Amino acid sequence: MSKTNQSTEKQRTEEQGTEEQGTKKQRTRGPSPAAKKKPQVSPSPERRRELLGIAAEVFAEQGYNATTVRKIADAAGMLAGSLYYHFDSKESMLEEILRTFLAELWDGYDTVLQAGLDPRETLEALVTESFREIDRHRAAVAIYQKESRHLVAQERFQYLSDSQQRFEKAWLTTLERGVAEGVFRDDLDVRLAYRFVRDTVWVAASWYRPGGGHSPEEIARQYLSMVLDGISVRT
Amino acid sequence: MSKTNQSTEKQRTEEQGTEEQGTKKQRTRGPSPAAKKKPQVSPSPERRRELLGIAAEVFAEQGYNATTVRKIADAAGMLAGSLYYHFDSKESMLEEILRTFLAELWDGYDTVLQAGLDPRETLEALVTESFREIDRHRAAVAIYQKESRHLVAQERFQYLSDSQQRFEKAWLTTLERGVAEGVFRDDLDVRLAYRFVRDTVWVAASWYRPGGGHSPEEIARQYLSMVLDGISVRT
Amino acid sequence: MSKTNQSTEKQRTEEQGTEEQGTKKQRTRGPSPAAKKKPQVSPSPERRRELLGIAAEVFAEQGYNATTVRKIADAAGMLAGSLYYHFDSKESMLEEILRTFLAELWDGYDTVLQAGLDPRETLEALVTESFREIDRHRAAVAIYQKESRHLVAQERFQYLSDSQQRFEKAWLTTLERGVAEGVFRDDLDVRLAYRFVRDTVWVAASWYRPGGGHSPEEIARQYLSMVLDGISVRT
Amino acid sequence: MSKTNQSTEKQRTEEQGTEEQGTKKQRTRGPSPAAKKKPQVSPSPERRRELLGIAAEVFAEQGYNATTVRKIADAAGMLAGSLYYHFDSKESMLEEILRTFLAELWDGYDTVLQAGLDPRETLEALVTESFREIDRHRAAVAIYQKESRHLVAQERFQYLSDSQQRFEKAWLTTLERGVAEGVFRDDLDVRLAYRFVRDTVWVAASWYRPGGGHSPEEIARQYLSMVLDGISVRT
DNA sequence: GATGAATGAGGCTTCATTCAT
DNA sequence: GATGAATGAAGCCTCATTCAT
Repeated sequence: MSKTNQSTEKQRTEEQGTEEQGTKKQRTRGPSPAAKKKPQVSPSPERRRELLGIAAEVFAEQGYNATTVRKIADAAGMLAGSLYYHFDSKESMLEEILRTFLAELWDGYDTVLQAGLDPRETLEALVTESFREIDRHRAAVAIYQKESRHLVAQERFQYLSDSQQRFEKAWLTTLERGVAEGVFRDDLDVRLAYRFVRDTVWVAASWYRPGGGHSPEEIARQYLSMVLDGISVRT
Repeated sequence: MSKTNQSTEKQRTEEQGTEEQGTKKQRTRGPSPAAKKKPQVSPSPERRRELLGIAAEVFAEQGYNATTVRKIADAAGMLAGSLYYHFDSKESMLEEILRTFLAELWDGYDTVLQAGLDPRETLEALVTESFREIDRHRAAVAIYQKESRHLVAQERFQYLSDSQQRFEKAWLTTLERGVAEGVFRDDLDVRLAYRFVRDTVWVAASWYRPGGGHSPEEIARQYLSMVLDGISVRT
Repeated sequence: MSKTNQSTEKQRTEEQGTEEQGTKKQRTRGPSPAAKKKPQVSPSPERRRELLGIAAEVFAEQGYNATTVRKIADAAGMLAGSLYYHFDSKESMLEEILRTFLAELWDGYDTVLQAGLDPRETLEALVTESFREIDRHRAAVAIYQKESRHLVAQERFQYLSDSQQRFEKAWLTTLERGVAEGVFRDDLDVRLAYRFVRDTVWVAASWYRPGGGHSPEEIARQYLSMVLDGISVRT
Repeated sequence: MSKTNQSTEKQRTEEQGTEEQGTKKQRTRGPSPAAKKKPQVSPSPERRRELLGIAAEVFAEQGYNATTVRKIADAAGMLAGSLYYHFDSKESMLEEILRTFLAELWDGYDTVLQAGLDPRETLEALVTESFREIDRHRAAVAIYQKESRHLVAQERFQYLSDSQQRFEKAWLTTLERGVAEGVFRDDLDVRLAYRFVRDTVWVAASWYRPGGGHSPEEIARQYLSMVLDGISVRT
């Protein structure tokens, strides 16, 4: 009995943690400091990226809401539950897809914006860069177009509004500079022109298919030609 | 058209409120061919139209999938089940909203197309008419933009593809005629130009709010100016 | 048409909510001010009570975690999903069961505590009242015993700790008064005695079956006899 | 033993983190009679005991159902799957924890019961022994208290009812002998007195923390004093 | 015309368990 | 002895829809 005594003596001090709880879910609350259970970043980043690519395709094709995790899993050749080894939730997949996309997008934009170009060059470079991003991240762009409006209200997708604001500022500044320097027409409603250019470019993601005859640069050139000079014959 | 105009006039102001977003599936069921027991058109057509207006706002705001029948019923001040006195299903509401919208849209377009205008006038008239439709049927347009891609696959929404084809034909013809007649640039990729104009106009439904400073005609004028002459200063 | 107009006029003010969101769940957060979707108090309170009674039995029998909503629904003769017409969640059933129980418990206790009894009478009355509550709310008491420790950490169950504190204070005060007035032994560790009495009484819920030979008052009398005078023969 | 000792020394600091609580089902499966492929007793019995100690703490803290295999593995610094090298199943861990505990408990009890003590001495010795077991096997006792009711229904946990019966018999016999010999009051409902003593003692496991001011012997002395002589002043 | 209550199917998520490496 | 990845079953919950009143 003394023997037993000793061995149990030990466990006594094994800290078990404190009186936390939660009779149920708790996710959807942003990255709570501790108490994580799921990977989030741990498992093989390659598989993760691969799965996100698949998920992005399905989201883009069917819309986020209409996409069931089962459809994603099917597309990935696994069972629905297995996705949860890699991701916290369907929503966190969406989040990561969009965040990754925006990060890369801003890489490109920042390079352009810091290049010291004049307004017209800047506009051309931004449009071209946008079509390149559509080419590279078609699915993410399509998702962004369809879902961002709904998502911005969630804390978790805060970065969407942040990005939108930076985006707007970059474009407005460019357009205003162009007007001031006399390269863009001064009878334009700049905000309207901003929306015009912005939407016109990004909506292209809804019909663009990579490898479909036009390179992104070609499309950009044609769009720029229309946006800058119009479709009517110069008289 | 004036009559139509009045009745839609009303819905314009029905505030819908939130920008919510659910996360639910889509029960894409076969078109359940025959054997209906519920009205379909019987009860008061006014109430019907009223309810469809409400539904359209909610669909537009939240997306079709994310809109629960309950939300529509809430907005209409009734219980979810009660809607089924008026409509066969959630989907049939959607169907009727879009069908009604497209019918009115084509009323306008056909008038324009049969007016014997030259290509540039036709383009101007179509764009103006489009902005008027956005003004009148903002919700339906937004729904159309978001959902039509998914819906075309269903027999029940056959008329969507029909409309799309007529639409494309009308525009392409107009653009081609314009090129042939030397009023539009002949270095255009006509299909690309078609998409450019189409997207440029309809995407406006995503930000346009009736009564927001610009009349549809004003917006049309500005857009036409950009589309036809570009945003850069003529040199 | 004016009629139609009016009727829509009304709905306009039926608040549709604000910029809420949530691509998914959000419950489990205590009664968020607005944005409720589910009844919570609306539907027939009788059915509600009935279902809660059934749920309480199952929770008590199997433990909260081991109880599936399907089991509750089975016991109630309905389908699992149907429970959600009446309740927000499984957890909210638990919450309501315990809250209702504690409310009634404190009704009884407060009556006793405000009756101006001396310490011994108070102790006797509290114990008797406790056995009456066990008789009346056996299931709730059993649930309370098993689950409260886990639950206290959740905001939603805040009232459990509140109750525990009041409970402890009432008992400690009574015991201390008794010691001070010379009716309880002064060689007692009062906190230990408190736990002794408290647990001893409430654990009885684990074996007590109403209508099983002993009335709550009889059991109370016997327990009091043991607690007050011990089981050994007075010498 | 010194080796075992060291190795457990380590885990002591492996923080377990939160005290979370899930809401998951119990897969009460038939006892899966034969056809085992996994060890059962093969690998290092020390590691086994170590892991069982950790598991017991988690079970005790969170409840068996609410404890996921992952939580145990986390506490042990390994992955969930790895536990299956050591144990057949989560349930078999539980089973072994309880079986081990009961074996040791009966070691102690049998020593007392065979010591030829008189009823009062027997009662005192049993109570004291019980508090010692609580001290030594706090986690197992807590698990036993919470889970045994559900488990007795399973063949695999047959030994629980066996133990309960022996336990009841030992106590009833002791009490009856005491009454017969005039050391215990003869106006007691013996079964009620049995439950009283039993509950009174074991419930202490719910609040007792080793090393918390009172030694098990002290607590036993106080409890015995209350149980035997009551808390009221002898008049 | 509407309500209240329910159904049933399906969705997201969890988790014990397995197994190749 | 352990890891990483997956499986499959089950759990909670939602929602379009039905129907008696």
